Amino acid sequence: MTHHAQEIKDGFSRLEGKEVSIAGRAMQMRQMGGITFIDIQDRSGKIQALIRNNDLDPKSLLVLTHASIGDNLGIRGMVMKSKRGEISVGAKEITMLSKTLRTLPNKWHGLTDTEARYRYRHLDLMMNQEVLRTFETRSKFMRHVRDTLDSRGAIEVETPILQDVYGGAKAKPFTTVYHTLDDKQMYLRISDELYLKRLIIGGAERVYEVSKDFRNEDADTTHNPEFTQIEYYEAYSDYEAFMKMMEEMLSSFALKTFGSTKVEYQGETIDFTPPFARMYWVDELKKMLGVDVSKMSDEVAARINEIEKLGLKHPDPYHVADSLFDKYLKGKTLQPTFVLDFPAFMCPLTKVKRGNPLLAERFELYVGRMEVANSYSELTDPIYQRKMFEDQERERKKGDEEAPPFDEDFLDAIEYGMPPTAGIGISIDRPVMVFTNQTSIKEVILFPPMKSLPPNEGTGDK
RNA sequence: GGGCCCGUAGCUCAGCUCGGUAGAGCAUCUGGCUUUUAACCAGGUGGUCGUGGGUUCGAAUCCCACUGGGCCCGCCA
Repeated sequence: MTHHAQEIKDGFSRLEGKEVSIAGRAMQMRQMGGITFIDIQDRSGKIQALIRNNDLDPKSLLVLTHASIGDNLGIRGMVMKSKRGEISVGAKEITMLSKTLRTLPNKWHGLTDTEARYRYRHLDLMMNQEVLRTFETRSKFMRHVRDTLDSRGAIEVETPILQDVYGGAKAKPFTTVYHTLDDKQMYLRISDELYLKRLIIGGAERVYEVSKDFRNEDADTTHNPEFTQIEYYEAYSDYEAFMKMMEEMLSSFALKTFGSTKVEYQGETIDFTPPFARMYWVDELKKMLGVDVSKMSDEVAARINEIEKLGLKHPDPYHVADSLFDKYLKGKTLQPTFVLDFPAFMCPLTKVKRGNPLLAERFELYVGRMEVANSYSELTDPIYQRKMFEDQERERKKGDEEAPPFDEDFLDAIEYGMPPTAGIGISIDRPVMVFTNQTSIKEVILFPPMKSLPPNEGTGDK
């Protein structure tokens, strides 16, 4: 194979009359006796092969008579135009590269059934090439985030996915059993935070990990139980530095990939031109509702749950504050927005704000009304950290099954002294949704989880 | 967990209201056609109608349960 379809189309003036060989899947075939037109699709797109029986050697002729839509074919021939002006490869030789045993979906309507598209992603990719483009963009975005972090001198590391104590976020974990370790109960990580911080304590200074994390909760259009984020920790830095980093990272990606810092998303324009908006949400809520969520008692929180009809199972200050944000402010975050300065009690791993100990130095970046990054100046004080773990443990005993467990090993590590550090978790799935104009996270995950089908219900084409 | 919608040929769909032998287009196979663009013309093959139960002389169609999917809500960094 010497050329992709798109290269031949783009370089036609240069390639006309030259011999090329292409390879790909036959997507359409128009046979008119002594001449056949086959649309060959490779990963770049489609190009027409123009095949005159008279031009073929006997072996190629045999291949042609047995060819059908769905076969992988190799075509060698001259770049030319058909009478109707379509750029084509005038075949001299045809090779059967692989024969399909099944029939492809309808050439006109394609494969549109959402379930079938996710279950049989190979068919989806064949029939809907824009899906391939979506995942190319995903790949570019991950590459871009890595490049950004590499350019800051960070090293990429890998930490355990199977953990015996999980932490770093609030979520229900998946559990599993390690048989050769006395059937010990293990957890799939919900975040890599506590391991990466150990590396900072050890002196690594700048580390990141591309991390699949697992949270045992329902899927919806913005949540998948298995999702990807990149966590990055930088010593001698703070959350202000990371706001600048995110502005630069996202705007340069949009510019590089789409030629503009403005991106169309679902009929609206999202503008990544720095600086991004800043929303001091505790202040906003105070102005709007007269409530200071940074100092709510349990009683006040419970009363607000009633008055605001939040309907929370655990109407504690954490969940009430979170819910008020969702109800009143989340809708205003279409444009890239730093939502910042959280109540300190919501942030058990975060340093308190300089000048206001009720608040924490933390921001969440929202784009398209979705949280796409979460960052803070890390809590480095082992004594305060121990107290926060104790608080979490109390919440846990009160019935909040998402409150993370006490982690004595981590406390032991941080007691050696941790430099001031900024940390961030950059969601991959959600920004990719924005950059590929998708409204469901399943469109940016190649194999979203599906319930199992009863036996014998494949694409069985008998 | 709650609500609404959906599941018929490999794919895209009609048939269901009002029960009476399972349909179309594409794909596939056979024949014709040497510049087509969803090529065209003629003929053929292809179905546990998501699964199970009920009503009925008779169920793709009516009823119940289950199952899988989508959307919305709840939960969810």
